[in-house]
Amino acid sequence: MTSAAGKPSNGRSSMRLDPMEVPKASDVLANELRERILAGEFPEGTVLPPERDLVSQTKMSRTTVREALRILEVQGLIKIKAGRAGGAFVHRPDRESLASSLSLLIRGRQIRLTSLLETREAVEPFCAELAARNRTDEDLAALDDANDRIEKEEGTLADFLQTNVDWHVAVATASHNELLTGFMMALSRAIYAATENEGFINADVRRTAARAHRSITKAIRDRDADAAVRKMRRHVHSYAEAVLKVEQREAITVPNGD
Amino acid sequence: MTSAAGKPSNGRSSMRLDPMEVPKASDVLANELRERILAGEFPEGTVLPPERDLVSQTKMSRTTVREALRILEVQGLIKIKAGRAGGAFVHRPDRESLASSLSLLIRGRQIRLTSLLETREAVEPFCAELAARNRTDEDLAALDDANDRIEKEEGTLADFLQTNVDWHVAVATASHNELLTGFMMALSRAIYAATENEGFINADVRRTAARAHRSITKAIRDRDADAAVRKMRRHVHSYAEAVLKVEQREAITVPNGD
DNA sequence: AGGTATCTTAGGTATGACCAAAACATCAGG
DNA sequence: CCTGATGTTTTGGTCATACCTAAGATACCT
Repeated sequence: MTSAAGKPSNGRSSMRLDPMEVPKASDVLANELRERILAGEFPEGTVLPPERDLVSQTKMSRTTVREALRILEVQGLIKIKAGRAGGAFVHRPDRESLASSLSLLIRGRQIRLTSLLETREAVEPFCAELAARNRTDEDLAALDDANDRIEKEEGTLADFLQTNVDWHVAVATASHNELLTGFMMALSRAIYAATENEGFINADVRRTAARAHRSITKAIRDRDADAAVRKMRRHVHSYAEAVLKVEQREAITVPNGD
Repeated sequence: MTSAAGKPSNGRSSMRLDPMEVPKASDVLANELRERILAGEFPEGTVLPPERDLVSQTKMSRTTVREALRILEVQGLIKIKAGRAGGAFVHRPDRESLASSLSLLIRGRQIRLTSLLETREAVEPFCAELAARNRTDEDLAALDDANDRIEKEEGTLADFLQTNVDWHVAVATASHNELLTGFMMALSRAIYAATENEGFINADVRRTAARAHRSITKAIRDRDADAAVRKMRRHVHSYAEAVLKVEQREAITVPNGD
């Protein structure tokens, strides 16, 4: 392979050029628009020029312009609406896009539930700590609300799981760290989805969870960061262990395939 | 607003229809393909049918098919190559997509460096704990390598930061939890970018970091999970504090415009 | 055999036409 | 004057076709 850079033996110029990137036109446009949006040139809610205007401005074809816009839409930077007052509305990326990206990673990589729970064990106690420090009264109200709802034992499994997620997200929100909140929302949703078909959630589990939530909520209310961390750690850890047990049990059971 | 559901008083049928969603054709296709890919119908590396085939199969226009493919590409599910042996290559989403999505969130929401560091304080000690438990010899080798490189004090700021990131990512990798690793890679990269222009990284900071890394690496080597957590917590916390101090100092200093 | 021109397959871009959604303008009837 | 039905206009969504470009495959010529 030493001849890779050999210069031509004929009379041609031996000028060397690195392999050049020929980006696609739509990517170029998308990058340009993305930078401008992120730079704040278009405040949230404003609309980009109509496609046909972009066409005449950029001298690109409408196909290309549309592809660029589609890219930005997938990335959560704009939302496109049809109709007269429609257009490409600038929209700062929210946790939604992070969550969906995470969801893809999880499904695509077949990440196991135990990994999700492990990750939650890393993130959530810290959330609780910050929440105890930074919570506002509204945060508390959200927590209490979720607590109230979760203690109504009627309700389907889906109801329980949703309320459960609500509470956990409320804790994250109370931390007033947007990034951490984003992680937790994405994680919670994924755990929800992965737990949906697990059979280990009985009335007992629900009661235990409700009790733990109350207790942690109290710590957050009292701004007792230490207690919040400790209790949250125990809560998520015991939950993880419960799941693990079921998984192991099911690993022994012969899977009733379909 | 009570008249919203009023039935027509003329002879027309009063059949009620809920507001219907009219998804875009390209989204429909994209969803379909995404599900199939995630379901494993196309193993990694295989190529989807050529665009023109998809057109004839789906009876959609090429524009639509291409938009759908573009969506999947942005989501990291396929990689499109031009040329004869080209096509849409199936590609399981990796941490890359998560990282870029996170990066958008951070830039778009103007998430501050302190939030990033806070989040790291949540995630990384746990990484260290898992690493101490699950590390293999290759993991150790990677850590040692990063350590060696970071101790060569020559090198630009960028070199230092990159090596720093390498080490932290190596710790995450050693945890053998793909999700956690993904988080840390994304986070590290963001912190790198946000730190690049900060002036507080001097030789002293570098030495301190190198020492801490060595020490934590030893704990991981010895499979001493407790020590790994403790030391990592201290390390990232003190780093965060150092940054905070600089930020506060600079908040007092009059910003030198532009 | 070795290099070069050409073929062929696939994606990338450009046009132009037309469809569909949604706000807005208009006008008839109570 | 209000109401409601009916265009009208703006803007995105889709389609069809043609042509350009990348790049592996192949034949061909020396």
